[in-house]
Order: sequence, then C-alpha cells, then structure tokens
Amino acid sequence: MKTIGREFYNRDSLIVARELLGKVLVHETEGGRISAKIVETEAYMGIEDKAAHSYGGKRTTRVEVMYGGPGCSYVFMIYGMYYCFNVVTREEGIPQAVLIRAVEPAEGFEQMSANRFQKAYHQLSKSQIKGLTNGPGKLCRALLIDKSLNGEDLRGRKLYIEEGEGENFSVVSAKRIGIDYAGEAKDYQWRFYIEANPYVSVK
DNA sequence: AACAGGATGGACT
DNA sequence: GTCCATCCTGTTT
Repeated sequence: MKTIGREFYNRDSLIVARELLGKVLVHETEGGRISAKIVETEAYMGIEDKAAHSYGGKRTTRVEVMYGGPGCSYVFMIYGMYYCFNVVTREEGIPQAVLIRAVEPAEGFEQMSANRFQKAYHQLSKSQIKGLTNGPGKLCRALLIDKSLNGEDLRGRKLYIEEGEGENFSVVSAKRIGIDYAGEAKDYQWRFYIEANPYVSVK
C-alpha cells in the first residue's frame, strides 16, 4: 500500500482532517505490525483557533513540532495518563495539526488487545471490543503511541499513514470534543467522522 | 441513559 | 498552584 506523501499534509487542517478519513495508520512495532483505519478526526487551525495549543502564536517546548514541516507527528500527554496523536499540517512556521480521535482496528488485534486490557482478543467483552480504539487516548494505548514518537516523520518506516481501500462513505461534521474553554471556537464544526462507523467516539 | 467523581503528571503561569 | 484536545467506574434515573 502507498504511503502518503508530504504534499498531502501541506494544506489547511480543515482539508486534511476530512481527507484522512479512510486512510490507514500503521505502527511497525517490535511485536509486529499494528494498523487501523482512521474514522474520526479534528482540525486545529493554529494561530487563530482558540482551541489550538498554538493559539495566538504560542510557541513552547510542547508545541514546537507544530511549527515544523508537514507530515510529522505531534504527541502530547493529557490528564497525566493518556497521549493524543496528531498529524502536523501546513508548511514550516504555520502551526496547524489534525487530531486523530478514533480508528478501526485492521491488523494486530492481539497486540492491541494486550496493550489495552492485558488480555487475548477472544477474551474481551463486547464493550471492551467496542472500546478498543474509539477515542484519542485509547487508540494511543492500543497502537503503542507515546511521547517517544513526538516529532516522528510520518513518511518513515516506523509510524506512517497509507492510502486506504478507497471505499465510499459519507462524512459527518460536528463540534469538537472537550474544548469548552475555547470561547466561540468551541462550536465550530471542525470534527469529522465516517457516518455510522461503530468506532467513532461521540456521535 | 445520564451524571458524578477520581486517577495522575507534565506543561504552563 | 492550576489546567487539561481523557477514560473508567460506580450510582442514579
């Protein structure tokens, strides 16, 4: 399958967020290949977006990779126990990103199951299967994504995104999640997901 | 189904 | 010292 190139990411997050739906996130780990289809994303539009970590041009150690070139990862810790995985968009100096909020498992079910619940996949309950990767913190656990992958070039051999099957689906846009502090920006419909997909975090 | 509360630590002021 | 781009569990409708 074809890895997605730099120019794909060198556009506004609002476009990239939509187009990442249906693409496949791959992590080649020591325990094998884990992959999953991207089913829910959120656009963070940088300087003018009150919900973005880079709002107002804020430039700290944490957000530094958002100012780098397109197609790198931005991984940050949230609430002391979870990580969130983003793809950096736009050219160097313009700090935008797309948060990957939910994915649908494709390969590496046993590893994901162990990473999330320390159990074999066939031992999972129905709710555990449904909850395997349907949230930004959950998918990072399942795919073994942590701070050590911050700034990783997503066109490398370790962590990358591939073209999907090109199947047809409808895209739903909705308000972003968990950003009530962001003033009027909290109501922007900058979250996108594949309609009726069971792994979407919030309908 | 909806809500309440707690876990837990790094980044930032 | 305060704030999180979250998740899980228990309790109440």
